[in-house]
Amino acid sequence: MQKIMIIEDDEIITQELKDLLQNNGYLAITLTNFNNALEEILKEKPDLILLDINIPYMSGELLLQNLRKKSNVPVIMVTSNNQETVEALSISYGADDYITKPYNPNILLLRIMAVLKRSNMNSNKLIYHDLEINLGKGIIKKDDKEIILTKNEMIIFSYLLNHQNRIVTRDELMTDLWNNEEFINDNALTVNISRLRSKLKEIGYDNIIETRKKVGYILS
Amino acid sequence: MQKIMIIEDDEIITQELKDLLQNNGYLAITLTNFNNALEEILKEKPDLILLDINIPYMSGELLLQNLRKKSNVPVIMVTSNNQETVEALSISYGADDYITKPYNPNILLLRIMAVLKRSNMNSNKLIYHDLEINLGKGIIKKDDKEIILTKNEMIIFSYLLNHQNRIVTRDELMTDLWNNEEFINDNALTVNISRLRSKLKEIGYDNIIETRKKVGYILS
DNA sequence: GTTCTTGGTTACAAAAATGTAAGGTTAAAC
DNA sequence: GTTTAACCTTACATTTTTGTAACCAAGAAC
Repeated sequence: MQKIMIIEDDEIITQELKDLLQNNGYLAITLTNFNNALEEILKEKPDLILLDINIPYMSGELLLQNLRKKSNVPVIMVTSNNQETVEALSISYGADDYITKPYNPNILLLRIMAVLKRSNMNSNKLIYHDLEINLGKGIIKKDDKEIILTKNEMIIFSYLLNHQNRIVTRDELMTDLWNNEEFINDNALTVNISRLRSKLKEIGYDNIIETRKKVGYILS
Repeated sequence: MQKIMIIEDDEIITQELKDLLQNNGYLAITLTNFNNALEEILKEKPDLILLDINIPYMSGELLLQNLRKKSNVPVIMVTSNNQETVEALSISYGADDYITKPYNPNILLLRIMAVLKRSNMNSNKLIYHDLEINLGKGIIKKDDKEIILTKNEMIIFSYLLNHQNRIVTRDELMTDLWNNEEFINDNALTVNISRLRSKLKEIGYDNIIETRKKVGYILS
């Protein structure tokens, strides 16, 4: 279930929104002012934020601007209809979409779905058992622990993950790593595997890469 | 249309296989012996290989072993029914699946589909317009040209790609790169963008990252 | 126009990644 | 058991990546 945070000062609208979201399968939490808004967001880690731009004492843009220094959570701006340059303002400071009041509930839901979908699609994350893998950043997360793989380590680990059901030969890994451009010491692969193993050990995956002598490696 | 190479010495079986594949929407090419098999494979770049293990003068295993030093193309081994330790042999040397003769055409087709699907899913490749992006390796290919991005460059480029429809603020990119762990010179981002731009220029993407002064960047 | 802020470029030094070499360990073959 | 080949580990040097600093360019504000 995905968590949506509503940041809105009008109690009636807040309740309306909350009902709408909960009736459609979302977990809705609310915030009626900007006191500690940043802290609340970082603590609650919502999957999406509906942010009213007109809350007194602090502009939505400023909050968004500060938020973007800490988090990339998707944000949909909610604005008054008469507000000018709404698009420019909201999109400029890092909002993912915007909607004007009064809004059509169905359209709002569609926008939310679209933003959430894009956010999930674009996270570039791969899940393998209890590991969350970010290929581009080389980050492997397990629960609260994480390791950072270098490019070579990531290439090896990806290859093993992608051929889990069988033994992977050293030749295959060499090809994947260096494409046989020039001769590279056979041992370079061994060293890279060794480095990968010791990092995986840090997050509790000891012996996950098994050696099959004279044949290759296999993920267990 | 996906190209499948059949490596088989029995002419009747070859023809049968070819018909079967062509009738099911594949482009089938054949090779009846191992003369220059490696060269042919590297030239034709098939999406999958059906390899008969019993061709005279050279064992299928040896070919596969040599092939794996050059290419990671998926291979399905075709073997005689009476052959022992077929699984161990074929899977050991880097085959993705195997099937025994006489085979059921429908099962063979299913196996082919499964291997191709896994191969595509696992390529870890992302397509954007005419760019082929390998996140883990940091390789961006355009036609015959390619550039290799460093981790930071890849992070920035991915982020821009994933938010194509709007302006991305510098704060967002800073968060994505360094997660505000410690203070990092604002200029570090500028420098990384500059490096990314000059690499993209090499493959003909000049000015693809537009600066919106005081606001951020946008992919054009 | 001039000034000033923002972003860009280049060069450089620090840090990280990576291949190599030397010696160690393990397990298969005999 | 002994030998040997295959793989592992550690340390080190080279190369690559990366942040910083100094200076440059462009465009917004006046």
